[in-house]
Amino acid sequence: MKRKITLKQIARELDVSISTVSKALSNSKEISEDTTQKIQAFAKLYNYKANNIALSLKNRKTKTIGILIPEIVHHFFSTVIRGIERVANRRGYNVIVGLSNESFTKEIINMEMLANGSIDGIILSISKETLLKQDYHHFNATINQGIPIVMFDRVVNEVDCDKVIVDDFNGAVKAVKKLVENGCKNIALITTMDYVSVGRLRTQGYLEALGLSGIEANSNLILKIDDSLDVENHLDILETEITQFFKANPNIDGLFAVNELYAVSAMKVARKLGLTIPDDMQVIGFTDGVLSKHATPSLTTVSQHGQKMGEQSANLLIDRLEAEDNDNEQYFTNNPKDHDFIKVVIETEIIERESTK
Amino acid sequence: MKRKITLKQIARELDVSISTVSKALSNSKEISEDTTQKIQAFAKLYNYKANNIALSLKNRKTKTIGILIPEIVHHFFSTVIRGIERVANRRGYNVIVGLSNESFTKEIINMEMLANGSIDGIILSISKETLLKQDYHHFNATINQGIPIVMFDRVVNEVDCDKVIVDDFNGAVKAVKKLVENGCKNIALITTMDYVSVGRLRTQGYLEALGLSGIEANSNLILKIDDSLDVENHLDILETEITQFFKANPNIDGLFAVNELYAVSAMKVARKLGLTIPDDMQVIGFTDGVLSKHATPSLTTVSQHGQKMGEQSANLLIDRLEAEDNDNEQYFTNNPKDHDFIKVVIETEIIERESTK
DNA sequence: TTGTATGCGTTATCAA
DNA sequence: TTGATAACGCATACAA
Repeated sequence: MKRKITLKQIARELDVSISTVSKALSNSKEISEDTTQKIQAFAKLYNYKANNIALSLKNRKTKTIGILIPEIVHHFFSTVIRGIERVANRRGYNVIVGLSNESFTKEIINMEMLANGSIDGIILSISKETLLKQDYHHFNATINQGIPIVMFDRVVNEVDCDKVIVDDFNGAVKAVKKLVENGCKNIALITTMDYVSVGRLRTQGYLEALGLSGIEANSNLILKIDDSLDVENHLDILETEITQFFKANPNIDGLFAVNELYAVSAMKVARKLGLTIPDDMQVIGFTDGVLSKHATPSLTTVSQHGQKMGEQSANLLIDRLEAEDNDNEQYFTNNPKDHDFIKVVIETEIIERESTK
Repeated sequence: MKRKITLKQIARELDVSISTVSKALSNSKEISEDTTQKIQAFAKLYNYKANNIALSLKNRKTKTIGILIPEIVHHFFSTVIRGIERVANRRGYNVIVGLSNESFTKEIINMEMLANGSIDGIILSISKETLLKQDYHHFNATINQGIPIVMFDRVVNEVDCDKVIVDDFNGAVKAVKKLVENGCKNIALITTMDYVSVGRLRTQGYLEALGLSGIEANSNLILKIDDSLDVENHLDILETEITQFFKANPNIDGLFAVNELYAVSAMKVARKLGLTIPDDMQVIGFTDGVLSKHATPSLTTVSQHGQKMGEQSANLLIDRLEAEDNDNEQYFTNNPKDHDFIKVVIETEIIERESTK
């Protein structure tokens, strides 16, 4: 087994100094053509590559960005990762992944792990428990350490950083408006508890659209699911709740759900209750994942553009990272730029499928 | 903004030497209780944490493991990552992710990136293009550099390393046997091209089960999908092929598909052709993902246990990593242990749902 | 044109 | 009980 070769070994082997080797390999014109050739040939032969760790230590930057998300077995989040990874790699960065598993504590531990020199910046989406606790000190702490953060999807006003979100409010408005246009009179909503910002915004959009259409909101037609406790039989509970909801409100002829799982589950329940979709009830979900595409009937959704969110987040972060490189001093004192945080809003669009007319 | 504090700064502040600080923080009893107290208090106040990069350089180990997979927007792979991440974190490791996007070149580039000091070991699943080319030199190169590799799911005999696979062959046998027991006479197979080992093994299992049941295999009942070219309208092509396949073989009453997408698509096509599942045709897929659970009817599958594969892979890798720590010398000469590679086979099981009787 | 010295942040060895 | 020094691998300012 041949360990990776280092500058030192090349230097010894070729009987030159380490710095000569270093310069030759970076094509410095300080070094004569002869030695450069010799050194480069040797390096190539032994497949020399500079050690990343040493470079990181020297340059005080790792060229890797951390991702911290609540869950990876989730189409939306993996889509975002893919987007981040694409632009990160293109721009010469690596990607390191931490999972909070929706837990406040694990989010903090992971942040500290990452912030301890492993990464130059972080892209994250806040865990549910953190949202519930409303304790964001760990984010501010890392930012204060000089590690820029970009938040996506589940963001929060209390933290000053770049953000990438989807237009949850208007996405919901569009969806509900569409249901109204399609002739629905009693439009129900299945949503999450309010502490998840995206759920709250989508709920507001639902109410707004009803208002605009001159329909009075009816709180009976709103079902709030509490999925904070991640129990085994979550799915059964979900279906039971929806069943009761539908039975209590047999007049529902349109449904907007804030995610695709709720929408697909609702369709399943509706079918079991003998309803035909979209004839008896039209359904629109949020987030365009595999489920939407392959459900029966396939689901009309408000697309969330996860990959695009990832790409934007990565670009935002790397832009800021490389901006620091240039105007170092200014940037870190009390330059106004410090507070010019960008909020990118990605437009949603409705992808029509079979669950609406 | 306060940059992370270092040993040097603490030392200067407290007017002691760097090594005193270092020792005090690691509770060395060389240092007097007084100074230890003082130093630890100060460190805590400023939230001192040792810099990972410096530690990595010093210890020649990064305590992070690399994952290299073909695709992340894929339920199976994200499940595996979750498994890896769980045990990695528990055992004090971080996880860094690279995506090959099924490309040979990108796989190599990523391997080199990772192998350049960023990680202590790699867990990977081979890209399709690599499988097709049968060029595995990059894997062997990394192993020769002293970086252990664990392969999962898409593995290959030509590389000497630990492997974690699912019992593809027997899983397929079980599935097809079940169809036979359920009374199917003309059992079709939808599979991938043979160069993907898991596809080949599952195909062999299909043939084996037919043989055992005294049914003669009929090549007309086998549909091989070529998904090597990752085109936009892949789904349409898939459905078209399946439609032709079903029309050409109206006698099919049982179907085994080597992944859930094929199975679900087949069910959709079957329904369009007026067939009822499971009455007219029973279907079993491989891999237990979201689609299987939420399809209509829900799909009976052979479970692939992605998370368990991830956990096993991580344990295997970390075990080897920490074994190196101990018997360093022996391990790297020509110790027989060097060649004692482990192949973990995870048993499959059939999860019965509505697509079979 | 080449080499020496220094520093990035740590720990370990050895000297005081 | 404490501190100086070297080393991990690299890049670079400066000296020769």
